[in-house]
Amino acid sequence: MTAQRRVVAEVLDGEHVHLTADEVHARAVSKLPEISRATVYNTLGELVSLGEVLEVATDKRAKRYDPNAHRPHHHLVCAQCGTIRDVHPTGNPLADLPSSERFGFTVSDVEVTYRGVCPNCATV
Amino acid sequence: MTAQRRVVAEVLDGEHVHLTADEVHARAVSKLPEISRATVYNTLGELVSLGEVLEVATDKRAKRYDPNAHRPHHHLVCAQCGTIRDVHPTGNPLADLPSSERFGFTVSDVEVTYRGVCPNCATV
DNA sequence: ATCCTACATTGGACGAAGTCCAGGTCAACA
DNA sequence: TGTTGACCTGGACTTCGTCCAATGTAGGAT
Repeated sequence: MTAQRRVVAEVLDGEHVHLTADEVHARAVSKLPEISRATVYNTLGELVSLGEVLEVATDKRAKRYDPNAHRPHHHLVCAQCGTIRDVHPTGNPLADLPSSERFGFTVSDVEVTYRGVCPNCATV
Repeated sequence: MTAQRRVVAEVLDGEHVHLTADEVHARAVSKLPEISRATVYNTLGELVSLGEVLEVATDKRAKRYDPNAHRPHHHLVCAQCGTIRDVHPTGNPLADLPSSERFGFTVSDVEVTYRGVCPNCATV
């Protein structure tokens, strides 16, 4: 555990946190000015392989990193401003996929993304 | 309707078709050698705004384009080779999101991505 | 049939996001 | 102290996508 990794882990902390790699880097720099982009990418990659952090690809641009990996959840995204909230729907989408629709796949995971307009953008 | 647009539309035809923009371009070139990347991107963008084609962001790399836009469906992705199948789960995930979990959003759409290993990769 | 005009297309430059690599630094341990 | 190995750095590079000025063309007007 080095200073760089600690800083990245600190930046990624809390609920409803979904930063891009560049945002993580920007915040890390403000705590540890000489940290490099490559290190941030490496550390994020390691956190993802360790299962500590999730990669989220809700928008088509940059990947986002979600530290709330241990509590299963899905995402609600504002189509206008891109805000992301963690949500916990009822029901189990895995059970909704009959084996006739599995094409022989071993299905291990589901990711649900709700899209809509957030209250803030709705009033504009 | 120009020759270029017709070619792009022809390339994007069928079920379980999920090409990247570059793949669309490559196939379009084989039918119309002088077609440019910019035109393919423009045409894809127009098809998406017209609602004829869906953008899919299942993998973190390039966007993919799904011509099967009129029949609502979700996706099953192989974590190893990236193969994508269209699937039609039972149930309605929109109904599974209680209003207490909507944070004031006006939710209009859901996208479900199942992940697993396809039969082909499983035998390797 | 010809001309005009608006729109489509082209190709290349540009930008954003991410990866890779060679070299430097640091901590631990013998 | 010297060696070792892991880590970090900065910059070059790749990939995917967008933008733009110049050119071509489809299809209505004459």
